[in-house]
Amino acid sequence: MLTQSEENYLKAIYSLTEEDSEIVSTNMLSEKMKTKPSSVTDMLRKLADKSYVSYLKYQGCELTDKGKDYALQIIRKHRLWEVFLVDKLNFGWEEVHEIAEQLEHIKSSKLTDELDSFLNFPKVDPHGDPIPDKNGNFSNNLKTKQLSLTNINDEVVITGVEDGSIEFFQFLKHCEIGLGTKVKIIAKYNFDQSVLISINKKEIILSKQVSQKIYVQ
Amino acid sequence: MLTQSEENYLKAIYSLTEEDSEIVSTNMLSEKMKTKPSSVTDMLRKLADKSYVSYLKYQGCELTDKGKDYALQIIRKHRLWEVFLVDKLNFGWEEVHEIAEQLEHIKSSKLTDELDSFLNFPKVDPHGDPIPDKNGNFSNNLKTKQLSLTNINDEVVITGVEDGSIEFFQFLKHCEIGLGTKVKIIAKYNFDQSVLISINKKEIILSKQVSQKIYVQ
DNA sequence: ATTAATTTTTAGTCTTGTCTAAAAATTAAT
DNA sequence: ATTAATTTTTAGACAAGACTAAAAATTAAT
Ligand SMILES: [Mn+2]
Ligand SMILES: [Mn+2]
Ligand SMILES: [Mn+2]
Ligand SMILES: [Mn+2]
Repeated sequence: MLTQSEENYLKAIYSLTEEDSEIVSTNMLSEKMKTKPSSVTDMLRKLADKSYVSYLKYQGCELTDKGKDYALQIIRKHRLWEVFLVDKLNFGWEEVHEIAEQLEHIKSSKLTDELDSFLNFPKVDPHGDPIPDKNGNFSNNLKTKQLSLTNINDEVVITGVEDGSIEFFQFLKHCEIGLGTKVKIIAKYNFDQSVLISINKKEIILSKQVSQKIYVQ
Repeated sequence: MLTQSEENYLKAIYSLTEEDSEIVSTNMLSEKMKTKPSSVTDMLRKLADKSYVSYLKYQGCELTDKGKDYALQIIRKHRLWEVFLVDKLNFGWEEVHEIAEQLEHIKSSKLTDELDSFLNFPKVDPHGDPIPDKNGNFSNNLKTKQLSLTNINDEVVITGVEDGSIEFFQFLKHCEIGLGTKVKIIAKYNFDQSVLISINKKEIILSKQVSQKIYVQ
């Protein structure tokens, strides 16, 4: 059994591997974890000792199979709890991440599996992210195409958003953007890479930063 | 916001106050928390600094109003989660305590209140213990009369059991003892203070230790 | 190929929560 | 009222997880 801190590092390494490169550097981790690089070094040595990561001084780290499995179980719990909060306890999708950060560390595989069953084995969380099953397998990520990469006149459905800051979610709410929302791309402005879209017959301009955090299909 | 450890100390002080005396000694706490007395002293100083307990060297400690409120919120969460696990996730009452010990530390009052509402504002947890409301108020404890204090020919209903070890719960399960179970006292044996009772037409002898941990009305 | 900039690691410190061993205070027993 | 036993506190240490500052290794730039 790992500590919460160790679990958070594993999760961070996993998500950096997905977003970026195969191999994760100390600085990348330090930024993600909001700790200093020296703290990361300490932790990596510890996780390497316990064989959750492979780590060579100055060369960065990588999750072992054991580490990846562990990370996926944390992610599974995180996302299941997010579904629980939204579906059963009337939370908005903007409120759940913070609480799931706490709940993901509860240790009981029976709890996780019963929760999964209670929620009818959901495939995605409230932000469109896939939920790994008991064995760490999950269906293909629907969050592959960013809204920023669509073309004029495309008509798309929103399949996911970046799971993060409250301010961003409040903005989305104001724009009436949610999972399943239909959107048409009206125009793209090259000078700042913003896009003009129409939602529910209203037209809105989204900045590049925003359109990169929204996924469509 | 307090740490998990601080919260556990507050809870321990609260329950010792209920079981035993107004004032809680260092040794009592040390035994309850399974830490050494010297660790307790350290923690008491810290909690006193933050004004959750009043504490005088060598004189023991007592929760302040602030400390009592805080403890009741932890207890509220603990018991609500126990109800959730039993009512919604198919857990047995013997399995939930350990997990609730983790869940009680999740920090979100909205979560607690939504959970309360989702569970239809239960008044007691799976062991018959009362659940404090948002403001820390709870209805009178039904766990007042121990089975060991009943008389021959009494017909009583089980309203609670001590919430603790797994082995004890397994024994209860084997005896078909649960909340609401009707029991008749057939005989009492003074030499070892065991009692002979009938449950569902079966007769069982319960030791003194057991009959003191079962509450009836 | 050196030098400069960046990244990463080491060394040492701090806080939290625990421990052991020894000292001090309190309580119980003669 | 002393002495003895018990309880509680102090003093000092340790592990986890963070930090700062300095050293070492790597990478980039001349
Ligand atoms: Mn999240
Ligand atoms: Mn999510
Ligand atoms: Mn319990
Ligand atoms: Mn209980």
